[in-house]
Amino acid sequence: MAQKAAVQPSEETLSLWKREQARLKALLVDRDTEAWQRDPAFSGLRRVGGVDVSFVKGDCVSACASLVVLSYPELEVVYEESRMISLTAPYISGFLAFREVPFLVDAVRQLQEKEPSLMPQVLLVDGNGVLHHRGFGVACHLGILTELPCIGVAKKLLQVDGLENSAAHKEKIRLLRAGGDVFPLTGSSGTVLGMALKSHDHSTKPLYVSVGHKISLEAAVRLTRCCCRFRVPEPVRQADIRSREYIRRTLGHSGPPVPGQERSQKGPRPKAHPKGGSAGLAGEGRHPEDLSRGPGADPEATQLGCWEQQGRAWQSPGPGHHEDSNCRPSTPASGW
DNA sequence: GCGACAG
DNA sequence: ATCTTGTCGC
Repeated sequence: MAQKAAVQPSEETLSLWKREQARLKALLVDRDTEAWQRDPAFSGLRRVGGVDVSFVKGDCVSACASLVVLSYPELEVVYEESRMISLTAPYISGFLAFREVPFLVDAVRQLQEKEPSLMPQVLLVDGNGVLHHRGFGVACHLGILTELPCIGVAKKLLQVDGLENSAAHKEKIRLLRAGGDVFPLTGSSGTVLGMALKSHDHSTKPLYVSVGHKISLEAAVRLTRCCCRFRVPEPVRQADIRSREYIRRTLGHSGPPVPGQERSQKGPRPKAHPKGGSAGLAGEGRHPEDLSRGPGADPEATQLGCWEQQGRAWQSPGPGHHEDSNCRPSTPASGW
């Protein structure tokens, strides 16, 4: 088995990746392109997609990629596609897309072939958009390759362009009052790269929302907020839940025969905080739906293992598409 | 050597 | 990302 994912890319590869990001970044559209994005109630929006990749514990190549589509505004899952994959690139901060995006593009392509009528009108991506080292995170990358509006939703602040998880930053978080409250993430360059969003009244940690593609930051934040039943927006949360469950059901038994399955108490464990912010509990009744998908066998077990070979667009991102330029979002909440 | 490090 | 148990709260 090609366990390429463990190998660190050479400097040459990283250079190529950077050039690829720069090339695709030129095609990025960071404003609203769809009518529903401008509507206060998102009228016209019916399907919101979410993607995520979950990993197998002791394995650095096996993972499960999921794409879900939820109805809007009901937020009910109307489509799910989960599939085992073999990762070929390692995780490197700033290059997440080269690890996950090829599989997510595959999932979108499969949906297009199987149920084109369920194609989402926007995708929420687990990770950043323009809030990125070179302004081109995984949400931008996926947006460009699929031509779909995308929103980056990260759970931790990526410290770039002067942004840091400093005491001052934590203080701003502390000042967020109710769900929907936000504050801008302004890089030292003066550009607003994204917004920290308190997605739920009782969530302590904010979400870091940024533009992926074909949507304005204002609409991205507003929609993310509208998709939150819990801290993490439903589309991403469902993709996460289902990808993990797929792994558990697929190889949960013959799983990782890794050593050290001994239970031991190592390291400090936080005692229960009397006033902790537990905003992610989900009693959530999951239906024992038939996830009878194909076997775990991967069609192309013959991974050529060449990173450079991935990332090809499956649709030629041609020019065109412009709506209007007079964007006048009627200042929503505090912060802008 | 030290700190950072989306997922 | 993943492991890990209980606990507090609606």
